[in-house]
Amino acid sequence: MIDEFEKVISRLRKKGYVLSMPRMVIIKYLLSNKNHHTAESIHKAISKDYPSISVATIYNTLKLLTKEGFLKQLFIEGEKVFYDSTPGFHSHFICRICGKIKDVSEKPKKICKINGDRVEEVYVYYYGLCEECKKGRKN
Amino acid sequence: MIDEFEKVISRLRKKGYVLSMPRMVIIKYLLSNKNHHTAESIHKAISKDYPSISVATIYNTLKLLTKEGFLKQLFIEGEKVFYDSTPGFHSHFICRICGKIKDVSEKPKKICKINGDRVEEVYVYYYGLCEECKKGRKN
DNA sequence: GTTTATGCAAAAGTTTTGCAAACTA
DNA sequence: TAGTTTGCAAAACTTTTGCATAAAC
Repeated sequence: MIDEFEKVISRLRKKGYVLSMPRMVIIKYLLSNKNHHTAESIHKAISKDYPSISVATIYNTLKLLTKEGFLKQLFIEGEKVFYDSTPGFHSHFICRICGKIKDVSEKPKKICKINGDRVEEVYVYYYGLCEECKKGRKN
Repeated sequence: MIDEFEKVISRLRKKGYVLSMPRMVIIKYLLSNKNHHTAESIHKAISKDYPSISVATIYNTLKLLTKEGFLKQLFIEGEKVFYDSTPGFHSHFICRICGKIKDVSEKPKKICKINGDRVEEVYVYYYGLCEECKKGRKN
């Protein structure tokens, strides 16, 4: 089984991207934290070990990884952009109280055309009240 | 058939909101332009007839109308927040080339619970290439 | 007359940009 | 060495906020 990190960097190498240190650090971070991140949360986390990393580099690399299909951007109510590093089609549940984002596994919609328009990607967002908040726990 | 404007203002009145002039103007604008607006596009459009309107008022009123269920916010790739004044459940198709947003009529999903979390709203976004862009037209 | 909303301008917050210096291949 | 990328700081944008003034009830 091919290592995921190898897969990513071989793809980037193939495309001619420089395999710089900041990029490697960010990729490793994302691969070992399959979650929903913001540029800020990534910057904060990586800054602990590598204080010299800049926000601009975070944004540049996230854009690159999104373009190459390794990340997906999530656009969510009242929030900044989230980056999803979990591969494969899935939807998201967002709790309106605590803001938590949960993955929802779901069969990919096989729609490819709507009224003549070609559909390439489908995003489904469920908004509501999560179990924990309903029970009155703080989180 | 009850006039839509009447419906909105009677609801606002009932809730104790002041039926101010700027609010009436914004509501009338939204009712006669059932589309996908941004705060900026609304401000720009209304400013033509009422140059004294302020952005703060636009935002306040949009927030109010969203809270009262007359508008829905759309969170879309690389863009500011859009406000949808078309009532009833529907999804959206967004062209990645021209940015156009098209309504997609669809049966409302009747999901009310996922893994213990209570779902209150579902948003579906289809991203792709619209017919017009595929044909190579500029729009 | 009291309460609530408006308009202005400044602030806040996220993301982008420009450019010299540093790094990669 | 040639070509990218980085880091910094400033800029660009959208949205929010605070407060005196004005409008609505």
